[in-house]
Amino acid sequence: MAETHVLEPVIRKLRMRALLEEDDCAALAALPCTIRTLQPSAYLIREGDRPETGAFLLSGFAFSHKTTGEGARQIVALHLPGDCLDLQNLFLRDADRNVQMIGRAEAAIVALEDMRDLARHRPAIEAALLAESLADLAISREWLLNLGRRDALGRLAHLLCEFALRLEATGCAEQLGYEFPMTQEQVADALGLTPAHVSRTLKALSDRELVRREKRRVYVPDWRPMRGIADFHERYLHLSDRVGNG
Amino acid sequence: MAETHVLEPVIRKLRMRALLEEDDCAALAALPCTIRTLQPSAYLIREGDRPETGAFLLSGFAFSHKTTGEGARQIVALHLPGDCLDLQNLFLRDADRNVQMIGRAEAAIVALEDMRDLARHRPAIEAALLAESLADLAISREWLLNLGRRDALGRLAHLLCEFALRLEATGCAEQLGYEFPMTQEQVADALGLTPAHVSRTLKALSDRELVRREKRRVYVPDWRPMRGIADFHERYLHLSDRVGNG
DNA sequence: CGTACGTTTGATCTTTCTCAATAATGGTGG
DNA sequence: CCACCATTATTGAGAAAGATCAAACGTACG
Repeated sequence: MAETHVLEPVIRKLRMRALLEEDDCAALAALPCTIRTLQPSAYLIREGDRPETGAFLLSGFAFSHKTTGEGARQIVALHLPGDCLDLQNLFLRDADRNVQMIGRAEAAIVALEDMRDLARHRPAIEAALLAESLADLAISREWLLNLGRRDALGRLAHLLCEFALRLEATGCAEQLGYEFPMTQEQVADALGLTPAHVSRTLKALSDRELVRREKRRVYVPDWRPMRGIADFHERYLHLSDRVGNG
Repeated sequence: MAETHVLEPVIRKLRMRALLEEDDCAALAALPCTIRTLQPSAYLIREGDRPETGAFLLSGFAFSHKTTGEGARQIVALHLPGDCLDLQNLFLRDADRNVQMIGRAEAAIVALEDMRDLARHRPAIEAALLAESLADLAISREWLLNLGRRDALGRLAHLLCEFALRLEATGCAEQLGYEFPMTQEQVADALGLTPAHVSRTLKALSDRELVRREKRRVYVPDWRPMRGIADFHERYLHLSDRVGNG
């Protein structure tokens, strides 16, 4: 460990999920990878691809999305620094979703074959990857609840709560407010709403003084009423309930 | 292998996901487990539990659901024979969803500690579990698209297509129609609709002669128009695109 | 300093919900 | 085998959340 490595945010995240020994971390750090800077809106993966490489997000934000035959878009996941962007294609050949950057971002590109070798020879790392994908699954279940059973105000408030907490967990969070990188159109696509309605709903939140907006930045003076409206309970994020493994 | 084992449907499913050697399968088959018969509506896992055991569904159907603070329910996953019902709690302590039976069902109950040991010592099995959870994630992404961006008719048609295909993949499917085990209330909770609207939407499908209904059974004379309405593309089910591992 | 992109706002329309009443179904005990 | 009861499904009328379409307004960046 000692000095920081480019994959440090990734290793830290995986260590939250499973007990990794020093040599596991060293093996991760030794993974051949190339750093790639991605422009805003750049695609990393497209639906139908059969990628031979995977990626870890080092800085910036990204999202996964799918589209219907009529062209409607649904954002199905948000990715923060430290996230794995490619676990899917480790063991399933065909990509079934697009992965696209939000702002400018950096990613570490690794060969899937190397990742598979690593997983095969280091059960603790494979366990961490499994735990990570189980945590992603838990988030997507909560999103299903959000889309299926909450109204626009609740959905938006929930997204804001989740983003803030995940940001905090990565150590990127600030005091009162935080940079919220998504456009309203992207928010709409994440929440199953139209941009027009997101604008109105955001206005409803600021009218109630639950958020203050300045430029692209969002301030939440008090999270309690926000969590109330969002019906937000952080258990599903599994931020500190690692289990087993040693 | 040779003679059939109680876990045979599970082993067959995992073999679709990763290359398991004979001794991997033998190790799976040797897993101490007890068979439990579950009554209709019985809960296997409740939100907030910290289970020490997991389960494989041997026969019958189940679903996972979550509820909002106001009591609205959202079904976030369907489970068919051969599915793992517990992967989540292998590495994440707290259950964040309920798992409930649909009709009468049988499950094999295993100690999570045994599963973790098995995973630790058999990378191929751990890989299969990882692949299985990635496939579950792919399904839940498609459900997000369904809830967020398709109308009631499309959602219902999509559910019918998915259920039929997954049933077929387990080898439980029949010729023309199949036993659709969910009540309309459960369908409503899976699709983010109300039971009343599910009834109307189902009527719309039968009026167009896309489905024929007899008792609880559903017949689909021709899947093509159904898939059209559903905007159904099976890639996300990853029924035959295993990769890597050997 | 202009142009593309993102946001706000209004008027109107649709889908789906809500509430409620009725009908069918299925399972159970007599 | 039948009668009963609980569960599930159907249908209607009215209400509401959010969509759609369109225009105007900001803002950021080349």
